[in-house]
Amino acid sequence: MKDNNDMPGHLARRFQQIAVAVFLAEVEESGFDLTPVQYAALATIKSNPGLDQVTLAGLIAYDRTTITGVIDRLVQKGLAERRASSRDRRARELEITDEGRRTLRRITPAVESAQRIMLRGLTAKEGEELMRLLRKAITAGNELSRAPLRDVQA
Amino acid sequence: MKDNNDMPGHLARRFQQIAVAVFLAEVEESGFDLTPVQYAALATIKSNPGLDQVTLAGLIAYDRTTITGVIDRLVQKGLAERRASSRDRRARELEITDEGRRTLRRITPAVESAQRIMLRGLTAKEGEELMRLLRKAITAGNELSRAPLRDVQA
DNA sequence: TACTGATAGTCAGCATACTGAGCAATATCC
DNA sequence: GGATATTGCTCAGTATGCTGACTATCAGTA
Repeated sequence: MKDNNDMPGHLARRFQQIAVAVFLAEVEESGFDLTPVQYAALATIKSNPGLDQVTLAGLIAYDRTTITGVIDRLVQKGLAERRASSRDRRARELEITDEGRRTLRRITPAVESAQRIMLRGLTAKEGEELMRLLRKAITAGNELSRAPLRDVQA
Repeated sequence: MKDNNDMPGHLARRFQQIAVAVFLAEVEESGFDLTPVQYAALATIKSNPGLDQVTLAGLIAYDRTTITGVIDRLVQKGLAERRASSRDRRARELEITDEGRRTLRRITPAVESAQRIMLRGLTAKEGEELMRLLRKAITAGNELSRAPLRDVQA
């Protein structure tokens, strides 16, 4: 019987569990109420104004059915807007609001602090190595989840 | 603006996403219907017969409110039993059923295969190093989530 | 023994994530 | 041009995970 600590799946779940807790704690301490997923979506909308939901999903590897609810909540908080696209009437164009921009700017220190805290047991070199290995494993496994990462197609 | 790929939090979420997808695919292919969480709970019940839910939660770092539903589903599938404890009438003693034991035995190859697949982009040495670094980061961050890992107290 | 605090479990509510189905609109092919 | 396939989005249903609150019980103490 293998120990949990020899199972990459268990370690993945545990590390992610801690990462989310740290993120939420840091963000809340800085006076905001934004989940990791909402943050990633908002930052990506800001960098790619007017993108549609499927493209957004591909850029951050979410399932498209998950995106719907995430955008709902960003819109409800006044951080993003969802408009019908003029080119394709099926699609919705996403835009960040001024309030969203302000929130992103003011929340950044907390987000960066969270990334440091979740690696606090590792040396700088080990942290880099962990990220390198995760990137490598993720690249190899990209197509195995329903929501693979997708580049923007020009 | 940092790239997602430089954020350990994003990498953690993505790796975990792939890990779960691989686990479910392997298990389903072998003819079973068990989630990673249910598997971990069942395996831990088998190794610690008669343990209560809080102890189980501590051993695999779940929140105690999550455990309730997980056990519900294991019981409903006939893989585990929940009995009132004789020593403490608040507590429930958990036992694995014969059917649960059979399932665990027959599902093990799929589980092990899944662990290999989620590391398939890495060399054996890199896989070991990834697990070492994850264990180290997790140990340092253990107390930061609501559901820290807890040893059995004698 | 009565009071106080801690503990085991559950529940309601919310936010990811996924499967599978469906609708509307666009693309493609004959 | 019209049938067919594909695509963008949404929805219903299920399963983690969490917060916070509540009940029942237990443990320690005045």
